[in-house]
Amino acid sequence: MARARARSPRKRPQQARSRATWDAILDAAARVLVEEGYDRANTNRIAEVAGVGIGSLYEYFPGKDAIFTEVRRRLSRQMFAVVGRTMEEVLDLPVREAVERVVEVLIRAYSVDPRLDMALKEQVPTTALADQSREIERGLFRLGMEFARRHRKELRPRELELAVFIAIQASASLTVEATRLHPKATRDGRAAREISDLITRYLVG
Amino acid sequence: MARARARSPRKRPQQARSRATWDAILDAAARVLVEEGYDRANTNRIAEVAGVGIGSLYEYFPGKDAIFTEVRRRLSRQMFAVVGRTMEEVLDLPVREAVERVVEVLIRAYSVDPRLDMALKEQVPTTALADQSREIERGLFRLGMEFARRHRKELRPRELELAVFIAIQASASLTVEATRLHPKATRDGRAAREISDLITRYLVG
Amino acid sequence: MARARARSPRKRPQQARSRATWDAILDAAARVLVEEGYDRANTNRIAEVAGVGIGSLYEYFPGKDAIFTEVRRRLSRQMFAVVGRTMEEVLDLPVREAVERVVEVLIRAYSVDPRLDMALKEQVPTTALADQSREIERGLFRLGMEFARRHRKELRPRELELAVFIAIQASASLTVEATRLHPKATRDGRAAREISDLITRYLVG
Amino acid sequence: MARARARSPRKRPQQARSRATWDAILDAAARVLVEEGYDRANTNRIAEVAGVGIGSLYEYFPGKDAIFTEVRRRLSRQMFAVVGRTMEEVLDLPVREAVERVVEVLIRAYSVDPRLDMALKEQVPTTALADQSREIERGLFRLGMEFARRHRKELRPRELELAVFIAIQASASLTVEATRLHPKATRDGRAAREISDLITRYLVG
DNA sequence: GATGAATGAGGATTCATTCAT
DNA sequence: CATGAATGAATCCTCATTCAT
Repeated sequence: MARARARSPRKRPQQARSRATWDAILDAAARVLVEEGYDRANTNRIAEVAGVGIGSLYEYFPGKDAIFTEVRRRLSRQMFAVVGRTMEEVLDLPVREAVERVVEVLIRAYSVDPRLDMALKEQVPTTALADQSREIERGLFRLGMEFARRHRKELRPRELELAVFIAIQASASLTVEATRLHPKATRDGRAAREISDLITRYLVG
Repeated sequence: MARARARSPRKRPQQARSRATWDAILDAAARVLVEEGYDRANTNRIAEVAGVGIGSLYEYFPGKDAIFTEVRRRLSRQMFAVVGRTMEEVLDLPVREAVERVVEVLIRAYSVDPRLDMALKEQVPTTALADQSREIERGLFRLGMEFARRHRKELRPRELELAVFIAIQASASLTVEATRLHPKATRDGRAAREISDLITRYLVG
Repeated sequence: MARARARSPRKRPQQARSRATWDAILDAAARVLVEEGYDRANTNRIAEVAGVGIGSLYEYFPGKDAIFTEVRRRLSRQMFAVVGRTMEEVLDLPVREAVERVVEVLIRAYSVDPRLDMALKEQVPTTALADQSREIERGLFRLGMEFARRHRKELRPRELELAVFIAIQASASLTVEATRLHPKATRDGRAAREISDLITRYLVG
Repeated sequence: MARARARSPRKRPQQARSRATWDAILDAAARVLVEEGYDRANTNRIAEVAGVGIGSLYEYFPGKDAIFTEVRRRLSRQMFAVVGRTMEEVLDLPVREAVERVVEVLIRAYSVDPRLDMALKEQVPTTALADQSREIERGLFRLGMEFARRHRKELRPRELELAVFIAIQASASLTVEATRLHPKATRDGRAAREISDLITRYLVG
């Protein structure tokens, strides 16, 4: 088994045709992972599903890890794109309202591709992922701290850093688990309401 | 790579001699996983570290998955042993006090072997784990519901089931992440205090 | 895989109890071979089916080959016991009558355990059988030659040795194949009649 | 030991390069079987003798059984190619002449590779061979029946089917055994003469 | 660039056999 | 004598990766 190979792509595609191949490979990797599992997600199978020669796959990616690192990065980016914008718009809203909008958008972000997200978390060893996995949480944390600084006076907890950590972690984790285990409550907004409640009561007392 | 083999042990040991072999294998698997990673945790290496012939390993386990399933089960059992007792003692305490004691004990439970727990979560595909991973959460949820029923009048949220789900998930997830990312705040009790606060404010309003 | 081990039993049992164990092992080997195939007929399985510890199996037989060699020997002996007697009774009968009785008895001999015979021929490598496989044919040939010498004048073929070889081989092979492929014609005597005809017409012209 | 794998090749080669690999594997399997025995004929050894990577072997064949099934098929095809043509040329010849020519050609067919044929019969479990072994006999039987129908009036036996079965089985079996046990009589034509005699006398009375 | 045949290190697994109890 | 836990050599097989075309 290959070990400690590079985890970044060999070259990012510039032209349209390459771009299509590149995407086909990532799409195939995601599909195989979700539908057949990480075990069966070998490079030959990925190339086959992508409709691309195995040689071409290695033209674009130095190895298996790099592919899944990129799959993770792409999904995280999509998810964060949804969230990041809202987080910024929300920086000056009152706490309750801000929390509500953030929780809503977290749920929406998570629903970009929950099965892929879950498969990446559950099946792909984090060691193969070049530290992509915590990226969103880190981004959220930074924005959360900014929010906390601006609203310091309205906030009950004294230790902002710990409080933000707790608020972010709880929101993120509850979003994921609610989507998976309480899909109905998630769809009809009850989950969002409860989560917002949890966070707001904690933050403002 | 092993594929779709059985995930339960071939035979559980009865006599002292086999018991020692059995334990040596599980200990070795845990150690190799934590210290060298799941990739390197092949059956040959595990047997070697266990000081046991590879044949003996297969005497007891049909394959790699079965070993890690058992490692997970053993750790979960140890963790739940710590928590379960407290949960029962706490069923009739006032909410604030109960939550405090539960969060404390969760942190203690989690510290049975955080590195192993993390390695199991991050590196071992859940597909290889025969559904052991969520066992604790399920157990906690059951006890949480019992608590909720007994304290219904003191509790603010209307939908008990959803509320318990949120309280349990938030506690469990925050415990894990606090231990990992804020070890100091975890050791000196600040993390426990904040988490308890989060949950209590949510539950009692 | 063990190679070139002894093919004769370690010791033949004298007392009743050992005798029972010995037989149980051979019976089990035969059963497993017929029902599950040579591949699955490993020593552990044989011991298990025999209801005997694997250690005991090795008390009686030096290895796997020795077991199947003995199974073959036992069956051949049983088959030959049926045939040999008749062959001797027949030495002075007229050719046609002698051939008829021999063919009949060959069919009867073969029906001692056709499935085991077939399994031994088809699945057990002759290399594992210490030359037991051709024993019957050789015994038959010797008796056939004796018959030929006594009836030399009635026989058409000049080269007795070749003729006897042909008569024996044809009878033996046709017996086996008829039993397998034409069971009905074998049971109602048509097969026997045709085979006898073939041989007699060849021998006496 | 391989168990119950597929017995048909993964993919048959199209291009010249693959064709060479494919053939090299089958040739090597045949050689190793004859020279070293089925036991030693493991996939690694076959690949080594073929001068091919073990991976390439598995590119074309799912396992050992499939290889030997193909070896058997190839040899049977070669043998039948020799026989089939003659059988058809002979359909309208007089019985005696036809039988003579068929027996001759059977002996010739069998001499394509007697050692390989024997090794396949004696050492390779038929269970590993996907029913190739009886193919020739079946083909011969069909042609024999056609012959019998055209010559019905000249034939003595009433039950054509049984008679053809006997004639074919006896010829085939005697051919094989004569080649092995009486090589001299086989080479100088005595064996052929005696076998033809046996069959002719039976068929025409 | 694209391809896919070829590779072989690495890892899983079996099973004949031993030997301490 | 009987037992069965333990052993490890032998074998099977996959899959990440290369490279000639």
